Amino acid sequence: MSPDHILKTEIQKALSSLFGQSTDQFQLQPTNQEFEGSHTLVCFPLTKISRKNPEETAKLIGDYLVAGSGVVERFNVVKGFLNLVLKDSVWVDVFRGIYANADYGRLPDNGQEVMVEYSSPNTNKPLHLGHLRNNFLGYSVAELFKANGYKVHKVQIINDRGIHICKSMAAWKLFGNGETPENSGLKGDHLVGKYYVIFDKTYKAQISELMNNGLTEDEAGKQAPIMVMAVDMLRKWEQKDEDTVALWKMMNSWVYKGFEATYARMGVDFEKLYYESDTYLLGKEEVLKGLGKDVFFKKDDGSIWVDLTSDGLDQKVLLRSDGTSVYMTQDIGTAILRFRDFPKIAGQVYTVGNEQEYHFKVLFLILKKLGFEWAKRCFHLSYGMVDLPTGKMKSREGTVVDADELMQEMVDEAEKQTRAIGKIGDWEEKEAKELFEMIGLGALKFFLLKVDPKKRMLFDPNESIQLQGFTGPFIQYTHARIRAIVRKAESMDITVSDDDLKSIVSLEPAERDALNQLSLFETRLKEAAKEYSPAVIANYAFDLAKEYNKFYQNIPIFSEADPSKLKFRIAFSRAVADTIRKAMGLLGITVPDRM
RNA sequence: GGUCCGGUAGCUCAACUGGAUAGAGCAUCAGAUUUCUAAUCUGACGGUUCGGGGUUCGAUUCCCUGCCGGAUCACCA
Repeated sequence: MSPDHILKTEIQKALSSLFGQSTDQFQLQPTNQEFEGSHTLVCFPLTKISRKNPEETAKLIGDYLVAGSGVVERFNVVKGFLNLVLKDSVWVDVFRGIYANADYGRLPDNGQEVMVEYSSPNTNKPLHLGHLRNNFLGYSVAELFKANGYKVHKVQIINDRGIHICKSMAAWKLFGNGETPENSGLKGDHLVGKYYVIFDKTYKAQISELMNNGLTEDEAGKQAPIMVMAVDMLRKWEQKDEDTVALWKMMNSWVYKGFEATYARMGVDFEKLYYESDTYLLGKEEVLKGLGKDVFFKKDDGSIWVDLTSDGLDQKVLLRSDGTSVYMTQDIGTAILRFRDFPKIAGQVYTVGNEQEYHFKVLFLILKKLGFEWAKRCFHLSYGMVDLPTGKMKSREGTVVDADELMQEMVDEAEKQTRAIGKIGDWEEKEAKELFEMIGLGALKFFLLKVDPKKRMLFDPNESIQLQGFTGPFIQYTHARIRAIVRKAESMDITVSDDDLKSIVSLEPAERDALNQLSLFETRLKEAAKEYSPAVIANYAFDLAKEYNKFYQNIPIFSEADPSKLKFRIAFSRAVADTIRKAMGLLGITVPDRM
């Protein structure tokens, strides 16, 4: 039972007893630091039922709670704000509940299922910084839903088909000389990406050459030999030409192997992969069905459209005049297929950048028009672009930061800084490597997740590797220090029972603050899922670590003479460490026992 | 041009959906402490919340208007 919950019940009792009517329309918020108390009741809205001014209303409720509720120690009123000080016994009881509950921070199964899509890369180049935000975000939101009692299905759609991969294929055929990941030592996705870049360079050179020969830019773009080749490959692929399909399969398999390694290091996983090459025909069928039901219309050239002007949007093409499908068509098919594969899911979450907001608005609207009632339970988890201090970062421009390289740099930096501090001199090499990995990736993940997903954010490589402040490593370090305390207690054979905790009658202010923070975990957890925002959890973890550090600074645990207090503080430390570990786990971050 | 986001301390971000004197981290300056892991803690400094109107007990938050930045409006994905 959380303190919030207890107080709300008591306040409702007070209201009906004092004013003859109750309401749940009141705000209970954290008390500002400058005032005494942990919870504040905002009394302005209550003047309607109290028919007194805010101060009097607050005082009446305060007096009632002190006299009758048994949970409020004292109170103060500032303007219309009623600041409540809870009895220490309440905090102790709250803590006993948390300590006894191994599942604290994991809400009971609610019987619902949800699907989360994330990552969904193209197969012509390696993952970059933007993908990192996508993957960490998607993974974390999936974990948040799990902790809120949902069964979660993590999936992605792999855009394995289309002109982009044909470009890499064409360049490899022309300039590859049989290069493979095995004989070059290059990671598969990087190898294919290399040829995508070669394509681009060659293409540009050919265009300018053709333009020098008098062609317009448009003509040159279409006639450039390497582009002609790529388009031809796409056509052949759709006709299932044996050689083309074989080349496509080979190069895709290189990419998949490369992606697997990247995902493994990121610590993300998927239950099921959807491939565009398997699903793109399905969308086409559904569009044709919709044409029969008058949802869509056909133009004279044979192309098929949907008219969304009555919904304030434009017309949108769904099948080209040559009968081939576009991006939207495929997404229609994939969505339908997923609800067929997982009929019990309550909804679907698409983790995709905010440049595609219009696309998803249209997609969900079309699905609704096609009569799928689940369309309203599809949600676009939209996130902002990641900028670099030097300028914008976008895959079309040359300034991409490669995901594999960045992760390695973070781990290298973690190693450099950790070795410089010199606490791991006697560690096994293997253990040390694991630690650098935890810190490097923890820093990266925390930095990308601490910002509201909707917002565009700045990734500053220099700042991100700072191991102080609002960072993952700061929290990891706090955890390691707490674990040291717990280890020491274990070596002293100190055990804690519920009776030990029960005997505590008073708390230090620093304990109360940290305990208050600890008790907020499940509230934050619900908020985070509701808002699809791991940032809520990142902030929570940071606040908890900070509060514990204050406690740690002020209270010398092992010089405590009173054995029950000593035990309480050890139990408390253990609970904080556990909660930090759980909260960070929701962000996909592991925390070390020592560092 | 239409639509949708965003604009908060020098910098990076918060502000529980309308609540108190707008908070953290970094940076800067001053201090504590050398332990239960100092990768810590305590202070100080820092604000016309882009400008201007409106709504009410009360606005960073809601409405109108102007300015700035971004995204999007393809028979690309």
